[in-house]
Amino acid sequence: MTAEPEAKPRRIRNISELAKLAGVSAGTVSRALAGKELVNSRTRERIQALAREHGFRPNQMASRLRTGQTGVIGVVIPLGHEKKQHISDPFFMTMLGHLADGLTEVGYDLMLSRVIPADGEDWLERIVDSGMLDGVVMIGQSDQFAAIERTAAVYPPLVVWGTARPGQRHCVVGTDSFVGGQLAVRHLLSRGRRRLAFFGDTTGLEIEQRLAGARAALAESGSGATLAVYPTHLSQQEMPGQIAADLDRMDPAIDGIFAASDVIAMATVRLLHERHRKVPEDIAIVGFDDLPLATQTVPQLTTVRQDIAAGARTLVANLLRRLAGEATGSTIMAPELVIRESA
Amino acid sequence: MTAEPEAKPRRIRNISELAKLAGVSAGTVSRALAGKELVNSRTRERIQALAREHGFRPNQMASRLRTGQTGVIGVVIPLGHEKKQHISDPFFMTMLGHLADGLTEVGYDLMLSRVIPADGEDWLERIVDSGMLDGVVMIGQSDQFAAIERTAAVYPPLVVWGTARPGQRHCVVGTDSFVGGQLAVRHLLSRGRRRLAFFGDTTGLEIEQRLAGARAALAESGSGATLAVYPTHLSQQEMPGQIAADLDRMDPAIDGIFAASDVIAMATVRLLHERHRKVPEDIAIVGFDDLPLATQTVPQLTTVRQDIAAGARTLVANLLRRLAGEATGSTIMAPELVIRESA
DNA sequence: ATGAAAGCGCTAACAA
DNA sequence: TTGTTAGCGCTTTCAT
Repeated sequence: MTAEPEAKPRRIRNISELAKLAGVSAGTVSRALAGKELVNSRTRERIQALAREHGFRPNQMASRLRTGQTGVIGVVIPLGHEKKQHISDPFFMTMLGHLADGLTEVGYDLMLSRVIPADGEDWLERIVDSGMLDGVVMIGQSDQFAAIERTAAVYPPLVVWGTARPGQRHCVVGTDSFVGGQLAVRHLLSRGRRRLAFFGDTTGLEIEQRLAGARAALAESGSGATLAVYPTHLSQQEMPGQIAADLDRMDPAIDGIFAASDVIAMATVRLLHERHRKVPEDIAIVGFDDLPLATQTVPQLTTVRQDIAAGARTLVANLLRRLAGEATGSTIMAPELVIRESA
Repeated sequence: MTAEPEAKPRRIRNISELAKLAGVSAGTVSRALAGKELVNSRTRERIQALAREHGFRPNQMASRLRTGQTGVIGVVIPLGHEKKQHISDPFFMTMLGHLADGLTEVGYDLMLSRVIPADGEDWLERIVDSGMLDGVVMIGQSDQFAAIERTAAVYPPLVVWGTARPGQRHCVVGTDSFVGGQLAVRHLLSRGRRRLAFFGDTTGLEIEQRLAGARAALAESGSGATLAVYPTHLSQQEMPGQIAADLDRMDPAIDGIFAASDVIAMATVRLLHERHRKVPEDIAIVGFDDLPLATQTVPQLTTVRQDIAAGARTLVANLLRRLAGEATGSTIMAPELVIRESA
């Protein structure tokens, strides 16, 4: 083995080695590489050229320790009540994608934490003062409301996707789940459906409120319609089997389903198809979220839209303001019924 | 406003403050908090209790700078030839989920980089020697083969999901795309289809090889079947419109489609349904990937399966070995045809 | 079993 | 415009 063709003098390990090579002090190199104006433009370019030539880049860890700014935002997905729920849940991922877009645009890196809070009481505290993060955005509250409140009280740069409770302190952005639930059920009723079912696990706050809205719509209608509730696992493995079982044992008179998410709705549509029950003719289905996949199913999903992109933008905007020391309130967005083919 | 009920003495900012409080030296606190044996078990517990009581946790940034270990793995998704492709592409996300599972299990954090290589020539170098990462896994090669090779030559802890080229140096794990393409087309032919179309953008290596396999299967069959090629955008926004256009202008005699991904296949199935063309009766469709959603469509997708979970496990395993200084070869997994309903 | 001291690589006040 | 110096908060010899 011979040496590499482009055998460079030898690897530069840090700023002072480069400084020695350039015949200046470490401070000057630091300033030059940071593109500061205080350094002679000739020297600056010479140093930058030297750095490029040697493939040298300053160690971020050191720089960040020194400046106290990490440039990293933690994105945490709490899997509190659903251990099996995979991080690849389409909703999480859609949100994560938008957050990545927004955060990288303003120069932050993302650190991903997939957390199972059962691991310990202080999971959020541990993340928050690891010293590695400038701020944190949580996707979902799961059943960790108390833990979030506790941390938010002492850690301002924390924003959460989810639902607001009266008197809460942490900055949340989300969709009005209660209204969303109302929208869904009102639509089902307007389609003449009277024997309804709700598919969703109400352990989490959001879905609990979707159900509450559904019930309210039912009550206000005075139609005498009924609503049977079936908790549905969020895990991609368990879900289809469980829905199948629910479908098989449930009252055959059921003619409308409000699914707590598009993922549930989609699986339900397919399972119904397998059972030769037509959607929406035999059973109408309304989903929730309006994920991209809602338009890709056959039939396309009628669903309650959450504007995930706007939500991500608001989360990022709020986080930035909090990073800058401002206060921010919560934002609850209005859901919107999108009528397609399934109901 | 009065003080908090549990007004703690006052916040401990670092190890030496805690040391002072405990009446020991910083070194001892460091050892105690790290759970080292060298420190008297009584002192250790006392210090740990004190830390807990004050909610103190050592600064990771400092610790990592000092030890030279960052404990974070960069996961990068290069969006080379498809600027509009969103990070929320289901394949990426499924892979990312599995990587997150595997990496967090062995104690690493994930740092997410969504990269558009056009941003600069040295994008990978910049990531790799930011000093923030112990290693890097790339999901996909995009059109960045050269950049990857260049970096891999000097940075061992790099593993890549993708495809192998003869003589390549970087550690890749992936599925044999060529064989996958063969499988798909052979199946279509065995179903009596003779006028085939390929939907996929061949700018990336993997899809190019899927097409090559498809062509090889065609040639070996001697059936006189034909294959029309339609490049398909990977972006979630562009894709449906483009497929629709392709569907409308393509030879009506086409009776079989090999879609380069399940996402493409799924969109195609729906668009065909809209056009009252039955799948598989009128047109058979074979997808690629076997994403979870492949089983959720109507009809369920016949597809070429890549074992994404196994791939993620192998990526992680290889990365760990490389982190430990070992060498690793590449792994090309055999694809498997999964016959469901669409073909 | 513990303390003292020397840095990890960088940045920023302060001087010159 | 540049150099010097003092840390950021932690870990880890080395000495005791």
